[in-house]
Amino acid sequence: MPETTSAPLPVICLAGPTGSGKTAAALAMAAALDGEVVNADSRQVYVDFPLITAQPSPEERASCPHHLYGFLPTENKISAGRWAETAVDKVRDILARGKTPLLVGGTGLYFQALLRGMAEIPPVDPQLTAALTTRVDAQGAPALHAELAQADPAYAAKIHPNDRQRIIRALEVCQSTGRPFTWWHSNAMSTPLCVGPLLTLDASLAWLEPRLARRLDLMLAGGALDEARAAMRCCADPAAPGWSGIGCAEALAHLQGRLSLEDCRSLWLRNTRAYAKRQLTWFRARPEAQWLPPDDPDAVVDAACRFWQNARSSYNF
RNA sequence: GGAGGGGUUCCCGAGUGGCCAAAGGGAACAGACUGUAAAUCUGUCGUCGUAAGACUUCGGUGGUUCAAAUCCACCCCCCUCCA
Repeated sequence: MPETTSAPLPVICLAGPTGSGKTAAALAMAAALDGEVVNADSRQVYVDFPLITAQPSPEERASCPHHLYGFLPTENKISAGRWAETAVDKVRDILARGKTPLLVGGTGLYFQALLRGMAEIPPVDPQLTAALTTRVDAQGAPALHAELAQADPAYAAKIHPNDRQRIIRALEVCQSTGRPFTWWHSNAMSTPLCVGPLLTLDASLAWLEPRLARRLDLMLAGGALDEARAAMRCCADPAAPGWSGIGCAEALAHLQGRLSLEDCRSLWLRNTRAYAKRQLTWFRARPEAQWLPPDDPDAVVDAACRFWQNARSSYNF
């Protein structure tokens, strides 16, 4: 079991809903603090979808070093825990070079994994996961939820009988470790891997809407459909992890003639908006989030500098 | 002009006399979230009210009935086919 005993590394985190201007603000911070950007977005890791997942453009990436963008093949899965381990390695390197690590992305759980740590649960045999998944499909989630109520009553009470994903995870942990899922939560938490502010761009949906529409049109004009077509040649399984990004399925549906371009666009936009809303819900529930205006890179730079100056003296690196 | 089909709550769409403020889905709003998180899942969803409940809805008007989204008449609009 990987044991992280070293002190948490100082970082600056920049979060916010999709389309809120994180990339621009990140570049401003990088310039002001001699920083390097580390991706904290679960979809921007995929090589085959640079445009659809709105990864920073080559020009943007050229202005300072960027890490963990577009490195994973579509058929591969990454987890919050694995991402966090890789990200800390990057952070360590960046600090060693005397640069400022800037974690930028929209995946709330990833920030949590980094800033709060995760339960150190031994890896689960994928066969077990697969078996449980088959059973959920056959018997329905509530049946397995009932089983979970035996194995881990506390956790079962916390989640809904229909929440298949969480039921499977909890059950696989109980079965493979012989301890309740919640036992790990309360007895095996890792220490935080990093410390730093969670700067969060406060973009309302009303503010976001026209921007998301414009961004989507740019993606479409920039070859998003071609990107999906090409991705299909690399990985033809639409159920593969990389295909779960918003826009991927919509683009594919149009390419396969199941959706007109117009319907593809409006569905894509709607799903993007819904996603932004979910992100907002997540970040709103974080007491540590420091909310900043979405269209004001200077404010972000200010907040970042303030933290970083303190960090320099107190962490003494 | 003739024959047929249809107009339902923001949208799609069930509902053919009472159990209907009206199935289901979508959207919207709110929320949960510890290794798939751009995922997974929940609640609300005509109006007023904490609630009990009251009130207003199913193209329009009028009627039948104890009771109508559902039956009848006329009218308006849409679609298909024949001329």
